[in-house]
Amino acid sequence: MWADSEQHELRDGQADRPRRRATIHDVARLAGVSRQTVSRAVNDKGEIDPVTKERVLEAVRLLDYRPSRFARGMVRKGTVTTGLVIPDLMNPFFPEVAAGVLEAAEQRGWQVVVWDSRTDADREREALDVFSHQADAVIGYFKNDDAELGRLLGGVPLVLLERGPQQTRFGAVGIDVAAGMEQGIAHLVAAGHRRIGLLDGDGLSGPGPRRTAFLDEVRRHGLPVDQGWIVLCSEHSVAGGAAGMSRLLEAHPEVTAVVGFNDLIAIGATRTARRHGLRVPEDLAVLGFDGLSLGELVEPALTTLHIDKRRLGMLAVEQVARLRAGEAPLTGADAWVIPQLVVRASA
Amino acid sequence: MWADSEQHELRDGQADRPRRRATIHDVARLAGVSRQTVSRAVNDKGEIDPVTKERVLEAVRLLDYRPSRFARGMVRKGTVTTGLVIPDLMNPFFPEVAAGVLEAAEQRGWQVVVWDSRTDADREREALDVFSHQADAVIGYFKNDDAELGRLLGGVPLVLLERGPQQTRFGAVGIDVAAGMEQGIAHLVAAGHRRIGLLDGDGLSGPGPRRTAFLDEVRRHGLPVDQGWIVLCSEHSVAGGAAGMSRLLEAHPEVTAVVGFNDLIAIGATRTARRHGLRVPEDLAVLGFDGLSLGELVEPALTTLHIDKRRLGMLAVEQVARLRAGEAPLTGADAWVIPQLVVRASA
DNA sequence: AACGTTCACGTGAACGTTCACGGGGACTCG
DNA sequence: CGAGTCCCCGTGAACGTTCACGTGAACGTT
Repeated sequence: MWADSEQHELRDGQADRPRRRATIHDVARLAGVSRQTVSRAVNDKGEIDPVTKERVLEAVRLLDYRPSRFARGMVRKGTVTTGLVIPDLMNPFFPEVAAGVLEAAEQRGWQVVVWDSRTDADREREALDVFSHQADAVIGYFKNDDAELGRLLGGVPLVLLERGPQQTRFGAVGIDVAAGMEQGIAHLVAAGHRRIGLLDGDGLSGPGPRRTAFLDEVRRHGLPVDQGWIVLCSEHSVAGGAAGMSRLLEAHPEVTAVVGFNDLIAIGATRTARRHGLRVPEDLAVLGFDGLSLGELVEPALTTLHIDKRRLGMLAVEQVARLRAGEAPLTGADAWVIPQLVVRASA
Repeated sequence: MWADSEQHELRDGQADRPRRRATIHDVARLAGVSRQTVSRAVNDKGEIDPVTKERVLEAVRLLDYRPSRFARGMVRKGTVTTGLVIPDLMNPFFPEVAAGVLEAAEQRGWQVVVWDSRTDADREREALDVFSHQADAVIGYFKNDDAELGRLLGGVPLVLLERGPQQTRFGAVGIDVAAGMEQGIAHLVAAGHRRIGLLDGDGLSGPGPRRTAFLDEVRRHGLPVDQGWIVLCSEHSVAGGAAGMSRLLEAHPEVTAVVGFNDLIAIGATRTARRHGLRVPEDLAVLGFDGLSLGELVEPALTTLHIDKRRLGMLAVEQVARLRAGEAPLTGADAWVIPQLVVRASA
């Protein structure tokens, strides 16, 4: 009967390494059954004789058969894959956002492909180019403008992280920076500070919400404003913050408090200040903006505006879900995370 | 001619939200061309009149058409997807490993689907179950034993992180813990320590390489050994280390140095020790095992055995590549990362 | 003996692309 | 005017699964 053919296939299978992956058909031939029966065996469906099943499974093992996820995806829908673009995996902020995305995605049975853009616009574009073909939706941080984004991934739903919902034609999930800054500046003012500096991020795409919110609040409290008190940190890292603080200290030693673009920058600032002989917070108060758990480990523990990063990620997934369902995306407070002031020791 | 049909399709397309995603065929009909021409337009191939192309693209926009990645994957091979299973995204160690994996994968044009197992065996199994269908290979940390792993993902290449290459029948990439521990203990001994404790991880799957290496080295130096000096930290975190240190201090205040399972645990230990009034390193030396950049931020800066986490991840991808090519996986030193002692302030 | 049921399995079709061809029209050149 | 060339476009096939059926055998029921 099919014994011949099996023998042949057997030899064939182990002779040279298979240049083409075995298909369900190969297995069927080797086991002497039909495709459907093979399918039943590998998918643990019913309607199959245990003996036959074992024989099929043996053939599967022999040929190292694995069903093609493409062919499978073609016929039974449902596998959703979303791309996640992160600017810097070394900054603890982003893994936590990612954790939120992963958790929410898993609950829906979605998969998440992660891409580290390292804050490089070209690498962003690469990611988008790939995802436009391979993903059902994209979540991420982007420096490229809307037009470019739209052009690159034409049609694929996109949810932007940390951009005001108004600023973009895609879905967005953001941080209510203004609300955060309000708490932060109020705290500093209450402590008697009047000359407050800002260690801002790279001002590549204009002032950015942190700076505007900072200026708003400072003005609202009737404090003096000096453009020299705002220094840009090209790197959003401890080193970047340290460098920024050096420049600030040199040019404007009169500031008595600084708020950092993020916790890493604030920590870098603290270290530089101390190295310059300043006591924190007595001589210089430092306020972070992130709420990294790392902040409670440093000396002095960092006072900061804590952001629920996990929630941020989960909200983004929810936005994607709405986009995909054709519903209107969340807006306003529903799509925002509000920072909470956490008072520790540095301010 | 096709004007009718276009009108119809037009109305049809925007009337109610499409319950079934538009296919290349729909676009072809609407644009009045063949599938192939649509394909040419979407994929920027040549052999198409610019005018026709624009018309097709317009139809694409109208119907919100996006090519099915499954159908595409069927016909043109090459998209490789590997799964990455990480136990804890909140521990800075793992994002860095992930960064290495991502970088190496990107160079090969592979995609990486990330899964956070949160050190839960059940969640590991879920991941494996999904990946066995959806991935071409898997990299990750696993508590499940080989038999279970093999059963779950039957046939999919697997590369284990941080298991000795001998301990498993899959590919593996590891850390030369013995070499690291040798440097670490030597350093402590040179500083005059004789009663050294170990804040080990959870001893779920037996002693683990760190403990064995620790005991080996301690014995080799002829130091006294007390089982009470080894305490288990169920959580591999700062909190876990703090708790472990509390127990150690209470029962065995005679130890003058401890080495932590990882940096987080070591940092937790340091904090507890200081809270108990001990000076670090004068009264108690603390040695970490990881080399997190966070270690230089804490007070006192953590002396640690630095692991090249990024390289670890990249090696894992290389292993996958070999497995897929049918080559023999790397073994021995080629598949190991050797820790480097970084002396800072805590020991 | 006729009929329904269950079990184990096979057959054609469909999923949505791209690839390898093939063909017709316009234009050029001898 | 015929032949050659280029440009643009369409047709059948193939990719590897699963789904919805259909079929025949064995077994029981009336």
